[in-house]
Amino acid sequence: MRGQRIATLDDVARTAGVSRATASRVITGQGPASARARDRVTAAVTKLGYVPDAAARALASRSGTRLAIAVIGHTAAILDDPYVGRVLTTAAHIAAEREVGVSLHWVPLSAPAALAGLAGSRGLSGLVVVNPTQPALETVPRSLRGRVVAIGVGTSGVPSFDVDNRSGTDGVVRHLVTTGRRRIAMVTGPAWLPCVDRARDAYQQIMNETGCETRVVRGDFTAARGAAAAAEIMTRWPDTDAVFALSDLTALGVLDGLHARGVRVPADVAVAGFDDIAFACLSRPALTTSTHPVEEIAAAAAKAVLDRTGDTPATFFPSTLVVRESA
Amino acid sequence: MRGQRIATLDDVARTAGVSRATASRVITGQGPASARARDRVTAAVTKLGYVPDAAARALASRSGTRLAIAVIGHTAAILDDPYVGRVLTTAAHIAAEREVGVSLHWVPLSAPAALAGLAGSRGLSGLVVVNPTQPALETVPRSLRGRVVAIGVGTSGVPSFDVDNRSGTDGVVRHLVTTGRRRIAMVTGPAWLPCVDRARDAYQQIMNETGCETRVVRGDFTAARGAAAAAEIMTRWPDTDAVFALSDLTALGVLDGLHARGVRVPADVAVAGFDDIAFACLSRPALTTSTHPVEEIAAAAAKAVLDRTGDTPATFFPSTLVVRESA
DNA sequence: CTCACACATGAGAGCGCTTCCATGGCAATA
DNA sequence: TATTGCCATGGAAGCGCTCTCATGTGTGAG
Repeated sequence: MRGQRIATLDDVARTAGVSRATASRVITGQGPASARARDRVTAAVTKLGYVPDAAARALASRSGTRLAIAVIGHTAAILDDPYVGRVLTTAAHIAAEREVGVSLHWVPLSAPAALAGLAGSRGLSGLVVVNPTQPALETVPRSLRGRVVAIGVGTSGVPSFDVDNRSGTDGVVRHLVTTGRRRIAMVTGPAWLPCVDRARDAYQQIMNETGCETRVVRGDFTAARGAAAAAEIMTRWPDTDAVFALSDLTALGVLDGLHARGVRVPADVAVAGFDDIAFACLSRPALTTSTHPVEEIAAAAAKAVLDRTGDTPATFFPSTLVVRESA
Repeated sequence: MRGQRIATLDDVARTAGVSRATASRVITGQGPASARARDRVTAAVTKLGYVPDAAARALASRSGTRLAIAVIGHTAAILDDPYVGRVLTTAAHIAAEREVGVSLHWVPLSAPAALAGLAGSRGLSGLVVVNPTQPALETVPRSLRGRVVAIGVGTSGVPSFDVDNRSGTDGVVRHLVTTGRRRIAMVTGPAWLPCVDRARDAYQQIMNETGCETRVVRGDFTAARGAAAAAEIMTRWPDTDAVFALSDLTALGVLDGLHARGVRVPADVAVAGFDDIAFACLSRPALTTSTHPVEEIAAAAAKAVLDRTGDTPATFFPSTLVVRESA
């Protein structure tokens, strides 16, 4: 600010010698305006450096101007995940078509009420919640739920879109079994994410079917945890011949941890991830994983909330196995 | 919406049987209120599912409630860059200390005026521009510049914070020279980024000093371009013995492209990157690069804009060499 | 020359909220 | 009992904008 007053529409109107209504008409391009008025107003705008205030505009026009993406998580580091970038990128395109902007917000697990604050903003034309939790969603009053959709399943009350974790896990683990692995360990994800349970169930079911022991280690979707998990697994179950991590980032960490212990991949131990992030094909060995139609999911979510498409309780998208070198 | 009207402060006040002023006092916690009023208002809030509208609040209180990060780029894919995630994460923490939220926005190179729209929003308590360009910055009227800082150098008009690209490049390239490389190629970044020129200058200067030929290929900071650049370089200058990429993502792509051609790294060709992203130490061979104090930079920028710290034209942060396996 | 009909314009209400200010009520003091 | 002072409260004025509606101006047809 520096003492500088920000120019308002009033200032523009006064400078141009027209009414506020006329100035507004010229600036928004809505409604009639004479050439003379148009000239005077645009001149005043550039002279004063006028920029309309989005908040006031949204307030007055009773219509949002932004699509918000809220990522729920226990640490802001969640935003480092390339997954979020892909969601945001896609949403930005969908939103741009409808002439609205996008914004990204982080809602700490410890302050779920922030979500309600977002949902209640009239400046928003919609809210997409990534990795929703039931407590967070429940801070949002029912009357506002119509403005919200979720990416990630396991919560009720709003339409949700997610990859089919169950069949995705199934595909990866069966691939490991098919290629002769039997002592398969799994590195899961954060306990508070419902999709993690679904994936672990799928893994356990296959292990039961094939009469194999389950070896589950809790992960948190980070690479660092993956390296630690690798060490933990090889210590507890030295004969492990495959590791499935529910996140590529973690799988990459596992690769690193295994490498550090002199374990060869895939000769000694096969490693598979989940997500197919960009780096998956860049690692050495290239990571076998399951690819997610993140862009499709994000597009569906963005469209659903922007167009207020009826109530679709939960939509699942297929995840497909990508076999590379690590398994 | 679904026909549901969103509850307003008026509704709350009416339900609680108090005036709007009292309701506001209770909800914000500012100003006196009797226990009875407090109870009635909070009851009404939960009953109606009332959530204050941030936009209206910002408008009325004449104070922002959000720190916005705007990333300039030719494609929204810029947001995929882990760099942005780190900036956002750091900013989120700084902002949280001051009880403001953060939001991330993408400003296309083709629509620079979007930046002015952000700068003019009264709902914001500050704006951090990542990868600023002069045209974009110039859409922001002078009176609004006090609310803006930049991460990335080469533009004037607002305080800027950046890594010292020049000395960073210097460190990496000299390391290549020291380890006996002489036919060093460089993969640069997008032409519109001023910092790219600075880095290229530093590279060229060293090449001149050591009497080496310069081999420059244009990059765009993506991995895909890195792979293509590797092919291009090895075709045009088959005797190349080192490649320096001005982005780790690109360097990883170079690694991939080289691997595809059967070139051994670092035996045949050394590869060095720039940024030290998380994956740099996960690649095989692990990437030699230059680490950036991104968190420090982002924190400085966020603090500067939030606290309106005087005019610091341009602040540079040191980038330091990290030697791993690839060079 | 008069009438009707566009078109351009301004006054003003209102979006949901905060905040200043004046008022009313009460307990403590004289 | 009369007075002081404070706390709780409501009225009302805005914040910057959009948009409806009534008014004014100019054109062409009759």
